Amino acid sequence: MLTNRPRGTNDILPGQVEKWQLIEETMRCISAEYNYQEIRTPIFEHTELFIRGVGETTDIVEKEMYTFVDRGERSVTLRPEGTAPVVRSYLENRLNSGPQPVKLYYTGPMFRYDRPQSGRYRQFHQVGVEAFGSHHPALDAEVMSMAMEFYRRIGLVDVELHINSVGCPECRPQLKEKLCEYFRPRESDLCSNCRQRLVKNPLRIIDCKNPGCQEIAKDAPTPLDHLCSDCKEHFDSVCEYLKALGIPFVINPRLVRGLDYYTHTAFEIMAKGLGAQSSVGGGGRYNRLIEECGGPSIPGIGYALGVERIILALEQQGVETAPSPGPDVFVAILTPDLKADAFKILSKLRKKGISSDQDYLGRSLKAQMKYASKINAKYTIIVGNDELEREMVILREMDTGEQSEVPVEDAAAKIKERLASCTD
RNA sequence: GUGGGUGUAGCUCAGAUGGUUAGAGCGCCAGAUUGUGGCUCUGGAGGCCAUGGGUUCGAGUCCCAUCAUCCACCCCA
Repeated sequence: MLTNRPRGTNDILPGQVEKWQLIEETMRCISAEYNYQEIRTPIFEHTELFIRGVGETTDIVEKEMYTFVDRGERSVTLRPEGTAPVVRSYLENRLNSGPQPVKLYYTGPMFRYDRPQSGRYRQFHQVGVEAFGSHHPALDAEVMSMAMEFYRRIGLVDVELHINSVGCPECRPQLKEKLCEYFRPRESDLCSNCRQRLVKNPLRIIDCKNPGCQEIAKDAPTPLDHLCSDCKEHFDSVCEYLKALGIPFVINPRLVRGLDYYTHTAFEIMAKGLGAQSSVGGGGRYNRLIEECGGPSIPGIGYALGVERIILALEQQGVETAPSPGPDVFVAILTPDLKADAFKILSKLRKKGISSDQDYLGRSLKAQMKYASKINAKYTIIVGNDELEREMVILREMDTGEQSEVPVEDAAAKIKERLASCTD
């Protein structure tokens, strides 16, 4: 127990963490280019926020939340997704009273009490954006193009952007009615899940993965066929912008996302070779959410990309990230009495910005050399009694084995010089 | 929440039909005479065989339970 991580969580170790850093850096970089600013919200929120925000009938709220009561008898929940907290923060901090739109990005852990499997964990990580305050379809296109640009830059190929429109409060009631009309006569052939959906959220039936339900739903009405004129215009316009930007996409009229707050645009990005959990990101427009959370009627749109799944997909595709390099210099000593002198040299190197290390196990010179080689040190400085008396040390290049005596004073400068020349 | 697979050294795995002190490769540490790594050789450390019950004269091996892990369903990232 003591040495086991909690179920569905992961340690990200050296060797793996470089991929995470690359993803986070890329997010920062792209966000700057698209003019999104970072926001950091708490990792837990009042439970009520997610119930209201994500929707009472969603799987997330019904069975996946990490909820507990704190010492003050408040019910709090580890955030299962990023949108509701950002909306809360936007309202609480009155960001709606500044210039609009407000464009924000975030990275961080999310928590869902699911049964773990490939690409699915109880603590997982997302990078995402939210943009508030504009209805403009160009913003939908911007958000999607940003997500696609992210995959491109990270080196992930074979990703497909699926888009759909799930309508708005104007046209959705009619659609729901049509769906009920269509499905009710065949209710007994639907899976038990879908029979419940018929009452709670008929829209989701057309997205059911059950083969039986798929067969029945084949000819069911889709949102796309029943959009009101505003929704239709918006959707067409989004498609136009995507085409103008040269972003390939497929219209998937059956795409219905599991979060209740989406209106108009919904999208999902799939990667090949990922097994069952093939979605590496998704998002959509949520024009009612802010109001639902107690704010004014302000539209929003956003996406979230799954870091673990992106890494899985990258590995699947054989994309390699550079491993973290070893230190520039290892300072070895011939005899233990030279430790203090060597330590001084080491300290000077570090102050000059040269990454360096030394032995902490009292090893022989031979063992120190072996260690230096294993940790991939580029150079070794060997401190010997004879040389030190003449204020000299040996500088050895590990790749070639070439070595020469250099004055202690010049060691740092010499190393800097050589490091600079070999990176060109 | 449901179903299936798997749990032996830090890692990858051997350990027929139950039978003495549980093995290999890699990794780790040390050595191979004078103050120098990568190759080679030698030695060493490291296992309550996931945990708890049972069957048996005897269990790493058979049975049950628990836990963990992997995969799939549901759903999502």
